[in-house]
Amino acid sequence: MLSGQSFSTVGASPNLADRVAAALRERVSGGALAPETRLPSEAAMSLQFGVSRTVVREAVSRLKSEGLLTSRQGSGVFVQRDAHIRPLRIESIASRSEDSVVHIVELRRAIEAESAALAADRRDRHDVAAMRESLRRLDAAVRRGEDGVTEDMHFHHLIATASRNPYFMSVLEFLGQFLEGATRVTRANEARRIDFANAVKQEHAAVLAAIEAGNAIAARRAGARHMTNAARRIRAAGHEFWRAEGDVLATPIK
Amino acid sequence: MLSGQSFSTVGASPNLADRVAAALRERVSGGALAPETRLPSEAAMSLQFGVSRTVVREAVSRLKSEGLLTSRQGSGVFVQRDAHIRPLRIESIASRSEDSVVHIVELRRAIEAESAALAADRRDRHDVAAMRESLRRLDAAVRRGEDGVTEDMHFHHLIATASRNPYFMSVLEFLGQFLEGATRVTRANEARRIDFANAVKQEHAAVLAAIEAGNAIAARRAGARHMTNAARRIRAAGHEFWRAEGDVLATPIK
DNA sequence: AAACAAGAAGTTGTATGATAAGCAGACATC
DNA sequence: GATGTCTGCTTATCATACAACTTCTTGTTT
Repeated sequence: MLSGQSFSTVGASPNLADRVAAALRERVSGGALAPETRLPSEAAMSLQFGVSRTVVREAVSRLKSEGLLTSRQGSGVFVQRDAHIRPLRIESIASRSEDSVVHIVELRRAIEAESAALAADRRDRHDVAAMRESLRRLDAAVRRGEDGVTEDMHFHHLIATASRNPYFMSVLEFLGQFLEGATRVTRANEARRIDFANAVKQEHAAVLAAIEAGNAIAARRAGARHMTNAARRIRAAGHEFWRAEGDVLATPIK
Repeated sequence: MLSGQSFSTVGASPNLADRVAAALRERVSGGALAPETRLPSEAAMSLQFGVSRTVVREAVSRLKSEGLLTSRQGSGVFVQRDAHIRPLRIESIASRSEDSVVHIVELRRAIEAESAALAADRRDRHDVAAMRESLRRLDAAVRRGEDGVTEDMHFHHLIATASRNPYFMSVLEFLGQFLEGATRVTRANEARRIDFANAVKQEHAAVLAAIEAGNAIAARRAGARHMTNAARRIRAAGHEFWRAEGDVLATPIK
């Protein structure tokens, strides 16, 4: 982390506000400016950076929206207490490529497996009943000829809930944003082929059974296997969107 | 989550830029403005909202930093393709409680285990050499009496790199924000007790050995076990910060 | 008619100056 | 000592102007 003494001489970035924001962000995140500290006045900073006050204000505005700074009219701009926590952001540009989809599935497999394991250890009767009901609805939807994507996601959401770990829910929801379209394609494909639909049904049942039995190890394995097979089915679908040349998931579960 | 219908009647928001930003955000996220669409010019918006162009610019600037908009000089402001993707955000307030720390560790265990498994399958000579070097430095740091937290995190970063899945790196980095202080406490504690230090060293070696051998299953197990034991050591430390009454990680790996 | 170059209009980026609103300490008054 | 006012500084907002860039138009050339 090169602390910059030469901010005024950088000079080769797209726009000034970005550069000033980056400079301030570095000073804040880097610890050069302690929390609760007051920054120099906008006028002083505009002088120091050699830019107009407009630019300084835009930079500060961004850092405010990022939660690093707060400003109080008449008083000044201050560094926030918990300034350094930054949200996780994944560019969806990359998520369209087949490689990225595979990567996301790999990540999801990690989450789903552990989520199922924890659920097996912490579920109560109510959780199990809800899951059973969810699978019943999924089955009914499939019988009606629907893709059942909503019901499918709901089932996995219930598992995350039963894990009693809110972060698993958050992460799964986050990943779901990238997999919404993919899941739709997957399930549409699975619905078309009876053997696929049956396999999915069986895998779901295996996960539920392990969770209900309180067998964390089996639940982890079933959850992971479900994702592995889902990836395999996606590949087998041969949809032009999914041209995955290599092994989708190279590491077997057992 | 009480949804507020009375946003327009609140009227007493802190500043104009916030309100304009909120209005734009709603139109973008709500789908009223499709991706790739061009927004009205800043002048037009300033007229439409009844505020100055400065305020509009600040609002747009925030949404740009949030990834919802992009602006091209001379052309206009556009809605980004992935404007509807919401970032994963974890409130840092909650992360101070012991429960939350345990939850984060559970999440990290899922990631670390799978990351190690993938690394075992995809690593090359260079990866292994880097990991070995990293462990050597960690060992040296411990010998010098340091906590070695930097070296420890570097080792896990290398594993994520070897997994060839950028998302594992991102997620791990994201979680690291919440674990930085925790890791410091952990390692400080581990450094004090020779048996702990040895255990950590042995666990790291096991992970590396499995990755080097290309044994994904063993790597997954070693990675998970390392995290499980880390949690156990944290608990055993008895630090007032870590009063975990129940089982930290209830599900054994094997 | 088609290709190309110059230009005109519109848009964002940046600068400057001015006014309003809020804050904090100095200062005088009671 | 308590209180109210004043003054200077800060952020918030506005207005205007110009620079840099893009895009479309238009006129010219081939």
